[in-house]
Amino acid sequence: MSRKRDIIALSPIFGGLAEAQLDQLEQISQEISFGRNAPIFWEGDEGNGFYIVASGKIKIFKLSPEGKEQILHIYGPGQPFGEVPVFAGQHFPANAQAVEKSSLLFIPRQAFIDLITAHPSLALNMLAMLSTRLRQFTVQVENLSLKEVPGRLASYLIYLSEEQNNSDTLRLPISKGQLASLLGTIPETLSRILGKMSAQGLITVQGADIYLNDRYELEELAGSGRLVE
Amino acid sequence: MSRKRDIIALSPIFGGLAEAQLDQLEQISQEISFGRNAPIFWEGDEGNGFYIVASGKIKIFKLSPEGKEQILHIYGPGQPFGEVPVFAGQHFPANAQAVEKSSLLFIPRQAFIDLITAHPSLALNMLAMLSTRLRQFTVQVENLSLKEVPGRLASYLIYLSEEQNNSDTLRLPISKGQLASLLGTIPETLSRILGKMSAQGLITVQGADIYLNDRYELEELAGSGRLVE
DNA sequence: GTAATGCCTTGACTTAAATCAAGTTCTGGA
DNA sequence: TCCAGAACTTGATTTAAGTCAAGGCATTAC
Repeated sequence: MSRKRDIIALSPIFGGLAEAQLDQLEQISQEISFGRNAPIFWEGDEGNGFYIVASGKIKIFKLSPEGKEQILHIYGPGQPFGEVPVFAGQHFPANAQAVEKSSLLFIPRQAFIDLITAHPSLALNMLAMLSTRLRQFTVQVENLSLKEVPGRLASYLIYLSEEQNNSDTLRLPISKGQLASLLGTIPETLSRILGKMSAQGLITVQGADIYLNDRYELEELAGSGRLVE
Repeated sequence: MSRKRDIIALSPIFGGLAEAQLDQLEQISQEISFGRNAPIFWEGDEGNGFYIVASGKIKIFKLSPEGKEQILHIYGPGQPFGEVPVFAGQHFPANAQAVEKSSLLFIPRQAFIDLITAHPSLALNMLAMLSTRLRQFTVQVENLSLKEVPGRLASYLIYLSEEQNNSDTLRLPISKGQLASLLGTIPETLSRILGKMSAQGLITVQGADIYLNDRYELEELAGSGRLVE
C-alpha cells in the first residue's frame, strides 16, 4: 500500500468510505513537501483544492499590519485544512505555513466536489469536520474575549493533558513563542505567567516539559476564574 | 403559498432545490415563536435539529462565569443557526436568545440528514454555509486579538455601510449595549470611543443613527491602524 | 403628567497586558 | 568545541480598557 494511501486511510474525513473511493482519492491527490517555515498559502490566495497533513506540522494564522501573529489552528498528520475556499468564496481566509518539515496531500477542488456529490457519506464527514471547526472557534473566541491569559494557558494545558491520556506530565508540542501566538499574547507575557504559575505551585516547568501539580486549581482557572495573587 | 414555504424559499441554504424538495422541507419543519429575550437554547443542550429565522432577530453568544457576554453572531430572516450539533457532537456550542419578538422554523435532524443524503446540492449548500461561518470566525478572532476596540468599531461600521448599499448614513440594527458585546467590549468603553471618534470628526452620532464623515480614515482604522489622539 | 425602568454617558481609578530594553540560555552548524 | 543566532526571560514603564460609581435621558406604564 502506498504512502499516499496510508494517509488517506488515516484521515478522519475519509472514514467509512469504500475501497473504490479511497482508490479514487489516491489518484486525484498529489503529495507536496515543505521545509521548516515554508509558506503554503497566503490569505487572499485563490484556493483550488485543500490539503491533508501527511507528516509534520502546519499552522493557520492571521497577521496584523504591525506583524503580530494570531495562530488559529495547528494541524498534524491526518488533518485536513484549507477547505473553506473549496465550498465558499474562492480565496483563503488566513495564512498557512509549515512549522516544521512537512509533507502534504493536495486534493483538487473539482475532483473532490464530484466525489462528494456521488458519495453522501463523504459529504456528511466533511460537514462533521467543518462543524467541529466551528465548535473550536466558539471556544477560541470565548478564550480571547472572556478569559485572561492565565485562564487561556490553563485551558490549553488541560487540553494538552487530555490529548495525552490525562497524564500530568506533558511536553509542549510547539515553541513557547508559538504558544504565545496561539493564546493571543506575546512571549514576554507568557513567560511571566508561566513563572507566576510555577511560583504558586500549580505547575513545574523544565524547558518544554510541564508537570501539572494542581489540576483542580488549573481547572478553576481555565473555567475563567482568575489567577489569585 | 404558506408562510413556512416563503421562509424556506427565502433561505440561501435551500437555493437551487426543486419544488419537490421544498415541499418536503415544508412538511418536516415546524414554526415556533419567541418573545423578546426568550432563550432558544443553552450551550450544552442536546440539539435535535436546527433553526431558520422567519422573522425577528436572534443572537448566538457565550457567557463568562462573571456574566460578561460575548456575541458570536446576530441572525435575521432567512438565516439558519444551530446546525453544529446536527453534524457533530450532539450539543450546542453556545447560547441562543431572541433579541426581539421572533418566529423560527425548526428542522429536525434526522429528516434533514435524509434529505441531504438524497440531494447533493443541499449538502453543497450546507457546506458553503458552514464554510462562510468559518470565514467569519477567522475575522472575529482577528478583530479580537489583533485590533483594538476603535479598529473593531470602524470595521463594524464599514461592514454595516456595505450591507446598506455603501450609504454613509446608517442606523445601528442593535442597541449600543449589544454592539459592545458583539465587539468584545463593554458599554462604557464603546460610549467613550464613539465620543472620541465623533470629536475627531470621523463620525456623527445621533442616537442609533451614525453618519460616516471620513470613510478613508475609518478604513485605515479598521485595517488595524490605531486611533490617533 | 409623573413615576419607573432600562439604556446610555461621564468621571475617577485600577489593572492586565503590551512595549521597550537588556540580558541569559539554548541549539545547531562550522 | 566554540560561535552565532534564535529563543526565552526579566525588569521598568506605558497604555488600553475594565471597574466602580453617579447621573442624565428617554420610552413606556400608570
